[in-house]
Amino acid sequence: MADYNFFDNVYDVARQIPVGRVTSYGAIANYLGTKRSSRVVGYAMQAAGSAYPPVPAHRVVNRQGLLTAKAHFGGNTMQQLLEAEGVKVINDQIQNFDKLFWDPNVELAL
DNA sequence: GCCGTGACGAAGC
DNA sequence: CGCTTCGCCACGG
Repeated sequence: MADYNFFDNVYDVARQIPVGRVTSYGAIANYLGTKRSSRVVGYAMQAAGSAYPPVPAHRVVNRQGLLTAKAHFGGNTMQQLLEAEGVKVINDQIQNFDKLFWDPNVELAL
């Protein structure tokens, strides 16, 4: 069987996030069938920086639409990237998060 | 090889 | 209504 690890699976889903859209760690975990492993998804994102093709980790935020990962990007890099894609971010909070929310369980389910 | 920690999330108290 | 605890998995010390 394939050597697909949780990380690889996370990367695969994250790379399918359309531009201008965002998703949550829990959503990815849920899509993988391990919604309780949302922490591992975040951990995977940490390693995503060494993954190739690069993973748009800046499009992955927490359930609140809060840029919790921006601290790991360094400064406001994450917000810059999101705004460059048309995502409004105020005070580390994504605006219209529920509209921009890209749920793999829904988008990839069909 | 055990313990602590982490980009989360939901449930419990 | 807000803080605490548990779950999950991987990795560093």
